[in-house]
Amino acid sequence: MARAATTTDAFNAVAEPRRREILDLLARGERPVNDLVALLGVAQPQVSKHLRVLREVGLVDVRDNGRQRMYRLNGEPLKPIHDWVKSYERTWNERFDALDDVLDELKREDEDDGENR
Amino acid sequence: MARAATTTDAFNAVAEPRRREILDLLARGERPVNDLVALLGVAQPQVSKHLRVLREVGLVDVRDNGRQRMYRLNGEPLKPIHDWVKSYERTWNERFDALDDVLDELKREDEDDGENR
DNA sequence: TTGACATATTCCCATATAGGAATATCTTAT
DNA sequence: ATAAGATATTCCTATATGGGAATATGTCAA
Repeated sequence: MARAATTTDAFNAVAEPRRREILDLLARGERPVNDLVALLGVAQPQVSKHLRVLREVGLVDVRDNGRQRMYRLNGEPLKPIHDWVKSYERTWNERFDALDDVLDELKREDEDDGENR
Repeated sequence: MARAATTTDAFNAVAEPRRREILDLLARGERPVNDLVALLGVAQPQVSKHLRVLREVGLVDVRDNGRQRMYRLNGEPLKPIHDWVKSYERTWNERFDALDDVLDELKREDEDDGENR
């Protein structure tokens, strides 16, 4: 088997930095394709292709406006990424260390409790 | 150009679900390869290959222990993912809507203030 | 030393890019 | 109708998979 398609899920779609940039721009508000082309400095066809991937995973919605197509962010498909990565926050954030210590302490007391019965 | 290598960064490494599973297992503590093989139900060579990718992006560390190699999680490379996706939390979390309303309200009052001077 | 155990690497293959270039499609203005 | 503008699609190519199978490497045990 080959690598999963970029359109498989948000994880794959967002692995491409250019697509993250596009989402970052759209986070500021709805925009037509040419705006993105100008802001990104990327050829128009590539932008359209990236937008297609983002559309297929539901990260952007489109609306027709005359000859322009207005793209709008839809962050919801990012939630699984957020949920997954969130549980790892403690591994790099020292702020959790203190909490971990407390929890370990409680756990130890609990075990002592049990052994004393 | 082709798609970026899976070893380019954590975004790409973690786009593969099996690698996320491996990290999830290692989050419970250090483990030798064969443990992961058994727990994942995946052929050993594939596990070793996934571990190599994870090692190359720094998501796991290895330690030799006799004929086993103990793998340990290192979550730090996930921080950029967390940081990036965190800013989108408000787009799906309604809990932020109330906050947004408050901020809009404050902003409006501020603007009114300015115009009254 | 030899064999068993644990892990890593290599080879093969079907598949999917991402970007560049060219072109097609759709809409509005004249 | 025709041209111009905005966007999407197609074709091409180099590259990188992920899994399966076979094999190599490294280490301990008898």
